[in-house]
Amino acid sequence: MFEFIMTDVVARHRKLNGSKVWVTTGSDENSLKNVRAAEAQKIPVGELCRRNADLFIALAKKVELSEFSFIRSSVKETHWKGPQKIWELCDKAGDIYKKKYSGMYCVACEQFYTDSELETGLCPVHKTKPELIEEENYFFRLSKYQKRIEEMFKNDEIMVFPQSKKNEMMGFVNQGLEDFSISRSKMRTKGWGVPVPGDESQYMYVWFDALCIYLTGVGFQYDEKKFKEWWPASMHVVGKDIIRFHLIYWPAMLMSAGLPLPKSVLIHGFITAGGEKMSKTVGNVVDPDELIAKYGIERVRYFFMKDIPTFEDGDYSEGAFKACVNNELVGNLGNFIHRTLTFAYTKFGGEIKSAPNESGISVLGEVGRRREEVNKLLWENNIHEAMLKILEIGNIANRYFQEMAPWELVKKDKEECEKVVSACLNMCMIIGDLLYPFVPESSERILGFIGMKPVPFGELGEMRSGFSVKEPKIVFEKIQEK
RNA sequence: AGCGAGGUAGGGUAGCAUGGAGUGCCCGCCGGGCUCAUAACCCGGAGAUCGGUGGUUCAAAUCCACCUCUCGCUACCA
Repeated sequence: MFEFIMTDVVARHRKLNGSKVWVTTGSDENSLKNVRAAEAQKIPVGELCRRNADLFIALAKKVELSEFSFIRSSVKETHWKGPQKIWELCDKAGDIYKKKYSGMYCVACEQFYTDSELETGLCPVHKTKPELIEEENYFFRLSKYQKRIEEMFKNDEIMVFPQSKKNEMMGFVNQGLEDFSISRSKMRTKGWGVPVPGDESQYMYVWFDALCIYLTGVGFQYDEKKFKEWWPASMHVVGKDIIRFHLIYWPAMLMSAGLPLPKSVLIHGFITAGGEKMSKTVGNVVDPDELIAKYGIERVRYFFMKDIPTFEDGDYSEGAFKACVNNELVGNLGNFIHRTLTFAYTKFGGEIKSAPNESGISVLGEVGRRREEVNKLLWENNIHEAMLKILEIGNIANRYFQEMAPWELVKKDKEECEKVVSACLNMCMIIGDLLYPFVPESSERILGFIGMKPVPFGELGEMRSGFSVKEPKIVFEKIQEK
């Protein structure tokens, strides 16, 4: 879910600023894990995958992913032609060959283990002695791309956010790239997965076909016109656990197939719950559906973008969630907006004609600088920092309101007071606008009170005079203790 | 073990490249103010041997060395 929100924030920001945006996502369903899970639940694999995918799609919709395509890799009709074509292209480039693979195989786990994974020569799960099994698989000539991948990193052909992950991968590359197996025997996969073209006995390695979701998601092999329009992707959003696939295997595959590389990869960390890794055994798994049902998507979006560092692990706890929403979203931003709008509405009947005075111009200058920083941070995909910057604006705005004390001023000098309120309304407008990628609904509501809509950065202008405020309602509600 | 990142008030962080009074931010805590606002907002305060030791320097969170602890990566698991 975190990834969905993050992607959506980026997507909305880009779209608002004039880019065409198409989001594609999917589920790689061809793994052995699914086969086993389905066996355990005694239902067909296809059924299990369909159920999971439905949950995912429903969640994505709740998170308000703007427009997206969802590819399920086990669905032949919309996906298989993609990876099979890539396979053929790689094969034509001479990068696929057959090789015997032998390894220690645990029958109970149904998987191979490397020496380092084995504990004193025994399977770490079953504590039994694994068998030495030999199997003939197809391999991808990754070693051939050693130089090209090094170059790719050096020249930033794919921008990596954050940089530190790029360094990590470069370290990996420097150890020397080895060819990797890209198929499994039919026996091992139990016939689940994408068949290798021209060899019935072999099925594709999950990642080989899963990565192709990025391609088929924009029409590759199914709608070439669409594909031309959307590929190469400007960004992939992935978790830190799978960067090797995205930053090494995937580019190499694309190079081999003669397709352009994606332009950037955004890597995020994991969410822990109450300081611990989420796991079913500990029982601290946070169900995103429940969270959204309980608190609403806007709050959830706000929390994850504000409290979780974009590129690192972050923690969720109910306490932190409430504090974050009540003290900042409500107390800082919500309060400022509400006190301003209410004041303008009750004291001036909503009609504010004056321009801000000098104090207002000065404070708007401060706000304006931060507004530019927010925009810059968003282009750098630094969502978390951008959100913090918006809160800073909220602070400035509240302080200004406090120091100017318009509630006093209105009794003494109404004209001067109107100028102050005008400055405050300008700040409401800026905050409302900046908030759009993060909490789109609320943003639209805020701007709606002053008869506006979210606009691209730069179109807002430096300052406005003349606002007509409708009767305001609370935008961000507090979470009440039950 | 190798490579990489990091250890800054109770918690979370910024600062480090180009050394200059422990400087900043968020949450929490304490005190005060305000009453337009959702018990919201504003101001002030307490709280830190900047992981440890040694070195360079007039001066080190910042540079160097060593130590210590934490966390990632080390491919055919996805």
